[in-house]
Amino acid sequence: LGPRGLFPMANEKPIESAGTAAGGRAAKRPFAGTHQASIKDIARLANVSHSTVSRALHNSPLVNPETAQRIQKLALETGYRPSLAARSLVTRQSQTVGVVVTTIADPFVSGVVQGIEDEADRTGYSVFLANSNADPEREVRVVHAFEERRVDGIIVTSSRVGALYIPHLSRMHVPIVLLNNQHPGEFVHSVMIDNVEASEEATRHLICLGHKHIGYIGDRYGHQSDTERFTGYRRALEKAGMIFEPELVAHGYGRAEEANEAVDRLFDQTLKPTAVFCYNDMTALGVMRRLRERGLRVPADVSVVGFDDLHFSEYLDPPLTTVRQPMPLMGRMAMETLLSLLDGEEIEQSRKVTGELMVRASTAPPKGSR
Amino acid sequence: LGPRGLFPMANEKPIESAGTAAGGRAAKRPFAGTHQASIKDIARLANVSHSTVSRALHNSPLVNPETAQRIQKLALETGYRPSLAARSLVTRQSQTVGVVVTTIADPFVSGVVQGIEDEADRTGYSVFLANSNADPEREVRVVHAFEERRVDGIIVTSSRVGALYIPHLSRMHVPIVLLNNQHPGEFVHSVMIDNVEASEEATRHLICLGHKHIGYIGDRYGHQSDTERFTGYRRALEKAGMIFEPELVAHGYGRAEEANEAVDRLFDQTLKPTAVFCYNDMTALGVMRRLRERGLRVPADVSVVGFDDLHFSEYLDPPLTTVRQPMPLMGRMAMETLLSLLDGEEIEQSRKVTGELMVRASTAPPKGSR
DNA sequence: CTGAAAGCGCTTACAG
DNA sequence: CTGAAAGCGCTTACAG
Repeated sequence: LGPRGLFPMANEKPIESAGTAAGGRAAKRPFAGTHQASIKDIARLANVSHSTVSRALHNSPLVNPETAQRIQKLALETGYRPSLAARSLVTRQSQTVGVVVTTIADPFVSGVVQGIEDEADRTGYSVFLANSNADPEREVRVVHAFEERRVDGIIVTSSRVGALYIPHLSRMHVPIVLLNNQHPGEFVHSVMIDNVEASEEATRHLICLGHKHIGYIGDRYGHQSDTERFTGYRRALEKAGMIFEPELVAHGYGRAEEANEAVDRLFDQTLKPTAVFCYNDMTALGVMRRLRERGLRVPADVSVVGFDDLHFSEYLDPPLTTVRQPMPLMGRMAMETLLSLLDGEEIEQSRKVTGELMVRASTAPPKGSR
Repeated sequence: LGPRGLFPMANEKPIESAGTAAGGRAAKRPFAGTHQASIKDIARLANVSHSTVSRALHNSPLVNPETAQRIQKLALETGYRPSLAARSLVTRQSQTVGVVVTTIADPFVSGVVQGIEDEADRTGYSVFLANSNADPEREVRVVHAFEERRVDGIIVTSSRVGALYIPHLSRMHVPIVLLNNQHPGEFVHSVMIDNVEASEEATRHLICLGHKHIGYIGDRYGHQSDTERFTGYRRALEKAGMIFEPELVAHGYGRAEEANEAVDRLFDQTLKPTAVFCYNDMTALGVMRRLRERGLRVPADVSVVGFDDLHFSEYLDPPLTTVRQPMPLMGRMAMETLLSLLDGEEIEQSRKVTGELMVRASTAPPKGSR
């Protein structure tokens, strides 16, 4: 192990910049000069010790009300802002959480982060956000960065590369909450939507409309939400006494661009579905476009159901029938769970929210059903 | 001023929680016990001073290679992670930036944040994210929180409530970069798209198709991007020698739900547009739906152009002609600008990117034009 | 009610 | 090459 390679991913850059780049930077940094007032400056101005200033600023009863008032006035005038970094060094709490996401540009993810943010704002926490881009190396790097920032807790959404860094996480010193995690069972605390139940309902909706051949277009294999949604789909068929036809299952990988192949496979064969249940709305979006390109009308020829209810889904032509996920609620719940863990409270390991089927115009009875 | 109300917004909660809630919390915090190894622990194990450990971990030439190696091995084994909070106390740099957004659930915003994130990851910075929800009070609160976290710089995207807290910002001790700011001229550094140019091009596209009556559906009045896009629209008309018809202008407030009224106004009057240029894609989405509801076909009866090129726009029926904003690029540029400022480099105050007109099927020549 | 002291985890001149 | 010392900005027993 050379002297260079010791802290492989997370550290190399920070350490380097602290040593060289940042060292040089400090010298000519125009903003470094602007002195931020400290507790000492106020102490000097108020002619008291900095201990007293600290107490006064916390409204401690241990300080003479008049002195306190004088100090607080000074603090206001000088634009004093306490350094939370310094405080957290002694309190050992940073009032900070880390959120790692695959990509913030995913509308599901940003809806969730919105909820986390709201709850954090309400409770006085700040949130670090980091994209992993589903890159395991980068995911490890951001988790390390969070450790070094001494976050009080971590929320990981839609982790798909869990296997690699799960050992890291479990060795960590802070509580972790997984949201919509794709690798089940490894962790104690998670927030998820009840995929099975919601998918069963969505599929049942198609069955009730009279569809006999219902396709499923899923995500990559082996991810929990795909597996669960698929399970719900099969369960609905089973309960309705319909047989499961494996050739009606295809995989679109969760993105609009990747739906073409799935649609082609499903509709090039003899046994064609009259309805498809899609893993998510982005897939449904791609599916609907491909169906149009193939000259099939939705819902006249094919009914389409999505999952998520993204902001644009009700504006599509036709408006998309889909399962609404309460993203902000899920984010808030994840944050609440984290806060409970920080408070040492007992809390259920796995919290589930229920989706809501939004029936819109992309689903209808199959042709010739009346 | 009572002892309670001194630090009105930003501070009340943090201070309170440090005093009471958090104090109680620390006691029963299950995770507080797990000791994170410090430089001292390693020093003890390695039988050297903590100064030496610090040097070894930075690959300082001032330490015996063998000692250094021993120390680094120990650091690895103990899972040591340096505390950046402690380091930043002395280096006076936190390697941290704050990003304030109106709402992360806006796809334009999340695209930008994606770019900021990428650049931050590349350069060893961590990013604090905070939503303002376009609430001035909350915006001030998050800026204060950033100050207390001693961020090295701040990026503010799409600020709409600038007026209120701009005095705060300008008194701050860190550089600020505005992205797509809605209140021009107050600040030194900003990254924006060239709205005028892009809108002119979009409008020219409609003119070239033969449209004589082109509507504009804008955002709220007084916001810079609306003003600029409107300017581009007018400029295109002017250059083409067409007269500007004020009754063809309406406001949709930038969201899909709010487009109905605008569409109704434009199409209930005698002079109806045969094409509309919309402030953004969300507006266009709502406009297209409303047109469908009114029995008008796009583009046969009305051509529609958007702005942004959100991820769903090319999947719409018809695919939307729109101006692509390079969101991640803009985010990266904002971050680069910030880093340059931190390095004390000279940098142009206002950087503009150019949009790209994506011509798709939502635009066509007007009816009866041939 | 107040201040001096110790300490949180680091970095970095200064003196050997 | 190494360690002791000072200090970053705070908090908090401890002693008055």
